[in-house]
Amino acid sequence: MTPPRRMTLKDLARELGVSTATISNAFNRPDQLSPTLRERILSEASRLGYGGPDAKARSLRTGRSRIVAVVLAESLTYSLNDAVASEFLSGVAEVLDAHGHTLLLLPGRGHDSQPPGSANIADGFIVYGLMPNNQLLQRLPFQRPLVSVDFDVEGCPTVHIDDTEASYQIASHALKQRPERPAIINLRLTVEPCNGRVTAAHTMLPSTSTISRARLAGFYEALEEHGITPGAVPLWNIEENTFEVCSPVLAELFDQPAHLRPDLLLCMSDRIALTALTLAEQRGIRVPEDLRITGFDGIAEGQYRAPRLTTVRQDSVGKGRVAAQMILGHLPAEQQLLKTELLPGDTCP
Amino acid sequence: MTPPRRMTLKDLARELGVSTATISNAFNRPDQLSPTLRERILSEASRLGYGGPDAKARSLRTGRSRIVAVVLAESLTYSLNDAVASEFLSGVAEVLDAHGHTLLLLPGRGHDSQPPGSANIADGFIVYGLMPNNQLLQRLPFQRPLVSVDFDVEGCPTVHIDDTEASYQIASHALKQRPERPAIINLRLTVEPCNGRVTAAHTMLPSTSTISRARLAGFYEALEEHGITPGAVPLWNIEENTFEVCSPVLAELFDQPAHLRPDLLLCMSDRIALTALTLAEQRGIRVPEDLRITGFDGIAEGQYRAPRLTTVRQDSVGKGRVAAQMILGHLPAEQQLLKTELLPGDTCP
DNA sequence: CTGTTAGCGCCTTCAC
DNA sequence: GTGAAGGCGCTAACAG
Repeated sequence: MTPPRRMTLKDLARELGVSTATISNAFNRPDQLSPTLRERILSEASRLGYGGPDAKARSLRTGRSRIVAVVLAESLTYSLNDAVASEFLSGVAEVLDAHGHTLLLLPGRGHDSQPPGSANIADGFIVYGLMPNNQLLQRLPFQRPLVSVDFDVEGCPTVHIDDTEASYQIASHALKQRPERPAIINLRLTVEPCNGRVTAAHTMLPSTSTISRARLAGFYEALEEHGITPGAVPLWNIEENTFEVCSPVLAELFDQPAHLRPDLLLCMSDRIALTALTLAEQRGIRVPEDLRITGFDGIAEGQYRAPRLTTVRQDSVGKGRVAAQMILGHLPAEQQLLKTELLPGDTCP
Repeated sequence: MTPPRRMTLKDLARELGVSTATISNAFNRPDQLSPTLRERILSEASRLGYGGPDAKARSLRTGRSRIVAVVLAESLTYSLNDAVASEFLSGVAEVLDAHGHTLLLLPGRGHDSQPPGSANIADGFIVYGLMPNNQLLQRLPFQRPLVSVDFDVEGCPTVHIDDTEASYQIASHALKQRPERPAIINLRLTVEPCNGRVTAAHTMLPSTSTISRARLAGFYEALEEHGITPGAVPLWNIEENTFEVCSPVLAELFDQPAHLRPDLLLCMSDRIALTALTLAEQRGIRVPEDLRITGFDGIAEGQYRAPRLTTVRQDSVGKGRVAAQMILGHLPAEQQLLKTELLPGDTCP
């Protein structure tokens, strides 16, 4: 009863009466041996159940694994259910796949936790939406290619959009028709977790810790241009970009006395905007007549529905593609700024 | 100019004047050395920039990588944008993550292509929605744990739902109110790719190649029970579960003369049903008054909108959890059948 | 508790 | 074109 050990390259060499180097060449360097011999080796290999060189040993020997890791800001559970993150991943996957690389997913959740040991098997890292002060960042292997997305890491290539400019665009569009009571719904704006109205008791995170600050700056710029004092616009905040978390916050907002209820919602994500839209529909609030709503991201769900969401599109798939190409060295490792596009829909004509 | 080689365990051992085994123990077996020594080693390690044992070498030595691969039926690009697949993945990720494992994503697209070499680094494989006749299946490393999801592989543990039963449930619900002109929208039902009406010229795939056969069987059973001849119900088919592909097919269906237009659509996915709903809304067709629609899956997008989709929920996240637990050996490696749940919504009361 | 040693499976010079 | 040998970085026996 020999334990059914996996066949190795050496076993196969002995079996065929050739040297191990020849087998290795048959798999890795076709030009180093006769086509006939190569053919024989390959067919015998598959007949005997040898599935090719072991990835663990090969990567130890060569130093490369053909695996690229994507570190996600949140838990994998959250990220995989978020349309923006999913699109980003699909862009990454598309490029990696086309070049015979595979994708390892790492959660960025535990701020103090270190990445799992298996992480350092990757040839390179794409870090998505993690803020630079995150502990995790320090723990990633030194001296291996790293591309950051949506935020800057000193000395690292980055791909991102101009959040302030994009927010300015959408807000400018929305403000063409002057609102009575605009409101802004932020995403993770405050130091203290806050699902609801932002008050004087809250401290805002610095712009190195949240993308919302840059977006807010764009909104404020547009408000001022339209003669509205930003400080007078109520801020609301949401901690997690999911229907479940958004829903009660927006319900609270909608359930204010009618004379306080906003007639324009500038939302920092399409998810927030879509949740607002659903809740408004349920309450019989007419969109856009009684309430205008804008989003941010341009996810499919907002565009393939009626009424269509007015928003500003960022090319998440494109971001993923660019990041992957940078990691693979197909694109220069520099700052890449992707453009955004205003999508005028039905919710804020 | 010494090239800045990554520091190894051996280097660190020399640096600290202890043996390599001690360093290894400091990282892997705290009980094998004094806490003080361990503390010193760990702090010196991080000071000198040693990030812990190299995953490639470790996995070669131990034979385990703590990486689990998920093989997806479609391209990663598609799968990551599909709500059902994403939810499944998030279930898998949740469990793996909780046990210090990481997730490697493999595309199942190329039917004749082999998995990338880096695939065999995984400790186990979860194969999602790939049909058993797929070539790829043969190429996966032998003798490593494999769990299949949504289809059966001889001799492999599986997690799935009862598609026929679930379809029977939803169709029975829909048929309580007798339709004049029901229609069924399938997903990858035919041998010949078909986006449109299924005709006599088409051959249906066998039930070993598509889940649609099992679902169709459930629909037919319910139809017969309600005195409707299944053969008289028009079949339509869609090749890819995306808005872009569904949309023109449903447009064709809606644009038939009014007296031919269906008043009940039994759809094989929520994506199809939601696309139908959007298109109906755009055409001013009232749902459910003029047209009733049912889906399949129970994705969030269909439940967090108005009108709410009538559908049957399968617990995709749960599937992922169970599959991951089976791979990790926390659940017996057997056939697992998950239950489904009728979700009566507004689109087919 | 600590050190020595022998590979894990492969790739790659180098000599033939 | 082919074969022999060293070592990638680590861990698990075992010996002290």
